[in-house]
Amino acid sequence: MDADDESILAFLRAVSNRHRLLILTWLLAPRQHFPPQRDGDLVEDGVCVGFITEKIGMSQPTVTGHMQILAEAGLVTSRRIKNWVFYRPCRDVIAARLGGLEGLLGAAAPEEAGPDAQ
Amino acid sequence: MDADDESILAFLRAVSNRHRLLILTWLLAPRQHFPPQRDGDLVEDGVCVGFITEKIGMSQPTVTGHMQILAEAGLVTSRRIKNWVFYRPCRDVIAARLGGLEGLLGAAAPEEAGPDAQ
DNA sequence: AGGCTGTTTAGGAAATATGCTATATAGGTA
DNA sequence: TACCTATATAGCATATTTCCTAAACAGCCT
Repeated sequence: MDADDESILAFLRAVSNRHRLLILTWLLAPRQHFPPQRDGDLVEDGVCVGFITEKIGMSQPTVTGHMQILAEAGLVTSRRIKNWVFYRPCRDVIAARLGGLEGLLGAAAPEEAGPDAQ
Repeated sequence: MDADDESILAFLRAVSNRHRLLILTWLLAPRQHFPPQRDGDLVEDGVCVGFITEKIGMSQPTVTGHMQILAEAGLVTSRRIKNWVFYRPCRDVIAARLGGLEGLLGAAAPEEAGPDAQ
């Protein structure tokens, strides 16, 4: 379990919650799930907390909490514009974590398996 | 969130625990992590609970509990030989869940994104 | 300043997860 | 049968997660 594995675990903990996984899929295809925004582009800037809150039907503080967990795992970043906060997915980090997970669990033959698997 | 997504969530919950993720990586490359067994082949039959218990340093009932969670997610199967129970990874299921997760989070362009993302 | 909107922080209740010890069960052996 | 080994189940204590309401903070507008 090295630092790499730690970030994979943080990723897994972040997306192992139904609501957070759902939100993350929404953020990855924002135009399919949210109407246009006035002061921030859905793709360029991300989706504002209010939209996510309304769509998922939970209280706003709860949504903020979920977004912070996603952010701490590095899967999203936030940007404030006026008094909205927009959350945007970090596609490169997500891809890296998926790749890391595949490296751990990838269907290698039982004989070989990853280099130095501890 | 269809049935497919449910199984992905079960997968994520199962592997989002440090010990279960570690055990699963061990089972995927058993010859690298365990000595030969008398009454069951490490690859063909799986690894017995006792070996896992000793290597991970937790109580045997705790390990049994973790193995049941992995089994309920479909990631391992168990087989009894004499009075040992051997756990073997289900490589096809693991690969399917990884593929499903990539389908949800795959780095598709923000415009397109998966077919019928809900 | 004062008020309004949008978001975060604080605090706490309820549910779930984690790991233990003690005990039960399964199966082999003397 | 009695006993021994290996695993599973029961029951419980603690820790973590999840979600809420209330209150604080940030930024715009009149």
